[in-house]
Amino acid sequence: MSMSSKKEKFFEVSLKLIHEKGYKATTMRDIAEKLNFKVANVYNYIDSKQALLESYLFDISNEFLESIELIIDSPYGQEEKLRMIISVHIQMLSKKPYELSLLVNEWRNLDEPKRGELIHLKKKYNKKVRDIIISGMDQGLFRTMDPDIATLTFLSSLRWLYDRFTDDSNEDAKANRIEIEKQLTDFIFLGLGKH
Amino acid sequence: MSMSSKKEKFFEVSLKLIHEKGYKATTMRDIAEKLNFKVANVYNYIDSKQALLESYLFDISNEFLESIELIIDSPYGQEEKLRMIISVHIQMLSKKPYELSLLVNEWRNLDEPKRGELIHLKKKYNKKVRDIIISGMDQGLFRTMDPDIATLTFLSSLRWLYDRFTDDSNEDAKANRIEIEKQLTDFIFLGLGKH
DNA sequence: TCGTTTTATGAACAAATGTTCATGTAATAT
DNA sequence: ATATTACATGAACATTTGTTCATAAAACGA
Repeated sequence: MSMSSKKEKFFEVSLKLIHEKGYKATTMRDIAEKLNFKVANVYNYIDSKQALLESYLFDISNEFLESIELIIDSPYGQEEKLRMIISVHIQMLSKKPYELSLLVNEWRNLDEPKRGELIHLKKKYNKKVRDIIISGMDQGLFRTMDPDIATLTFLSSLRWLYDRFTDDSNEDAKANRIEIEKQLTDFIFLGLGKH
Repeated sequence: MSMSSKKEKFFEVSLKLIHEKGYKATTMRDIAEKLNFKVANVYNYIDSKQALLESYLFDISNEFLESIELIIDSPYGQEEKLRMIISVHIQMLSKKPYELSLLVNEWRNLDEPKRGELIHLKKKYNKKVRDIIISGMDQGLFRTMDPDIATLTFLSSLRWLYDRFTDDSNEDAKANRIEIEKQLTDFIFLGLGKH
């Protein structure tokens, strides 16, 4: 317990630092200082700076992939599946906002070959969303439009949210989760227009 | 002409490098190497690395602000204004995709006080978009919903596009500008759903 | 042609950074 | 109480990086 909570603290503090300063701008000395010990000790917690970034990014990526596979294998319709994807995003954002932020902003800082691997995971995820959208269009559930644009706009419209959940001053975000989810879902399915 | 084209080349190469490697990861030596000269010579083109980033970010930010002010002062309705904002974004993306990419990804690397100034400009822009949306809701032109979520989702849905326009392999993006604009506009006003 | 501006270089710098290592202390388990 | 594991430190390192400076070609306008 004491051991695990020290390691947990380490990963938590590092994560927030990287989120707020960026990976390259965060030094091992920054991390040590925030934890009130000296640089050398950082290496009792993690092998290297690169390994630290990797662990955050691949953990969260795999979580996303696992959850979308569950959704795909579910018996629901395509619209319901998209709604579930939105829902999962919001849940993730409320549970792991900083990891999400890194996934959006810091994947470029991975060295090869890990960078390539992560890009592969991202594409895999996108493709799964795309399949659902195409399927929904074919079944006449969604408006017919360019599926790539639909997919990327759909995903992009979820991408500002980590701002809300990483902002400590915005404590109501987690409370408003349900409301945010509803608003976002309506935006995506109904659009801004009145009809 | 020869002089200006050398300076232009310098800014163009630096911009692309920073876009592709990130600001922190791009060294003055990287830039020099790409231009086939040595580091010291970089300082005949720009005062500092920080000044380089500043020039890109503030130029493009001010362009955005100027254009939205023109739109706001125009005699068109709120829906038409939003359409014009989308249109301006696409135009910018096709003309200055790399600058846009920096504005999205690298503003965090500005030192204070420039960082604060840029955040201020961003907020100013967001607020103007928000005003249009609120106004449109009040006039019954748009669906009634949380204006902050509407604004941020609206802007976020435009934010993936620089991928398309910075990707050299995707040469048709510039050709398809009109089509992309239509698809995006429909997504934003009509949503994914069929009605 | 001469003077000025533009473009370029080599050398050097101080500071910052990721990492290693030998060693020490605190905590825990047996 | 002792052996083992977890946590911590100081010192040192090789590189990398932004920047400066004195100086030299090259290009150009007069």
